[in-house]
Amino acid sequence: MTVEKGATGGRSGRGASSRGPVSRRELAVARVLDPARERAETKVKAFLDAAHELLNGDSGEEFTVQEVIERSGQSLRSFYQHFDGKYELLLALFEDGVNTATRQLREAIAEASTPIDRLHRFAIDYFRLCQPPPRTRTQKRGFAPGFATFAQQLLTGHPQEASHAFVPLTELLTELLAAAEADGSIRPGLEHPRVAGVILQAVMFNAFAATIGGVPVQSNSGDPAEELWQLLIHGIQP
Amino acid sequence: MTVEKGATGGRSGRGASSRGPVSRRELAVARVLDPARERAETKVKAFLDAAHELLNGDSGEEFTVQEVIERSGQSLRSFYQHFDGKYELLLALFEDGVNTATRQLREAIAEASTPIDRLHRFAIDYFRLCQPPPRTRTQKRGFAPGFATFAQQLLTGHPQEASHAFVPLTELLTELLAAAEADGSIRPGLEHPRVAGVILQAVMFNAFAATIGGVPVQSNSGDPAEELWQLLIHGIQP
DNA sequence: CTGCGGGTGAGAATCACATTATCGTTTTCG
DNA sequence: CGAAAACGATAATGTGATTCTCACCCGCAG
Repeated sequence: MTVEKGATGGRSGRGASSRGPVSRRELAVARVLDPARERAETKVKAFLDAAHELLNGDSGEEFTVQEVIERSGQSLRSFYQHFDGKYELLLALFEDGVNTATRQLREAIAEASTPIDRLHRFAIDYFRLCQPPPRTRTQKRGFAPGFATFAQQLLTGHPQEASHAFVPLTELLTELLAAAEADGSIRPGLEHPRVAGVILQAVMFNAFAATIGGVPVQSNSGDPAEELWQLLIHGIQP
Repeated sequence: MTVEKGATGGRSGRGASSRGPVSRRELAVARVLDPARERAETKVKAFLDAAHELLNGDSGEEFTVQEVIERSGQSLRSFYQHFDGKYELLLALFEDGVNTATRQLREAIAEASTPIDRLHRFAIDYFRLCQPPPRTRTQKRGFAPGFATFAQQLLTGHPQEASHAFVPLTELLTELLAAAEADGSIRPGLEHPRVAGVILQAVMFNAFAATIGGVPVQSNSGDPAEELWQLLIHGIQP
């Protein structure tokens, strides 16, 4: 029962024991626990991978538990052994997505030199990540289309879990905002965490969905991400 | 089959025949059609009312088709006679909500005198409308909690229908933006429809959901609506 | 009057999914 | 080794939405 929650992501490397147990007693415990953990993580990974493939797979939309177990070669029994239900699977998937995205964004912003440039880079790349992959192979594993719905459900229905899942992203963005403020390139006195939330939300849903204001032939100036960014920094005033 | 789509709202008065048929033939047709139409609209209204009550009713969340027909005193058969399915019902409900909201917002902004004030008023009041009613009676019929999810599904899954449903709101806001631009109180050269979409989206989801960036004790400066508005006009730059 | 067709109510039937339960079998661990 | 846990396969249950069946009622053309 406790396994599922703890195993929601196998991300931080496989070496759960790598951070050195302190006593022989703990070592012994670890020796017996680790194989079990490893097995569990393998299975969990199988499920997550299968689900992930299904999400940006053919239909590009939702998936059933059946499909997941078929594609993963595991059994239904096993699935419910590891996850409290479909919801938990989605949550785990989502966490993974957020973590991956955060990592990629950290890389991306490393290329920029000034705080404001890093903010800019963050916004633009985050927008891209949130956009449904343009129908090519080897997609970079951003959020998939199905995630939009889930993210929304999470935000409206479980604010607790939602903000928790977003922590990596908000932390990163909050850092960037703080740096920019210290640098004098953004207005002081903003509540960075809150502003970070607003920005993330705005960018994400703008990328996910076609904007509410119709879907013209995107004829104009072009890059929607850039436009949104301009709006975010300058506001609508002159 | 065509009835449902056309009857999604009984708003524009009941007098469908008031615009005078031209020939006796048409009159005859109307004589037989009108009662039918009237009956249909009555029924549709019954369903919509029931659904609406359920939405901000006790549980405040989702509802089943069963519940709708029980509360409306109609039959399941009849339900599917008038609506293509639950989805259509939700859509109709949503359209109604948008229309009502638009009407209320028009009233609200009438109290402001300058274009920029009207924009401000719009943003603030729209935010309020989108917020789940604070547990009091006589709520003003904004969007209910369940709408958040639906709005999102609509936006991500059916951009077409979504932007159509939002038309009244985007039109209003676009007008306001244009007026403000003409007035010189906002930056020129913005694509108003698109900006309107962004604003609506940002405000709506910020009001609907707790913001991504945690839910602190909202201790700070206070009014979240006002804060968001400040962010929208000034951006994050100094 | 009379029977016919469309709209209707009541409810059973069907479908799609998620979630649980059952039952041998295998693996693991003390 | 023997009990406990995990597993696979598969059937069962439960909840909703959607569809189907049957009988009825009502206006009207013959």
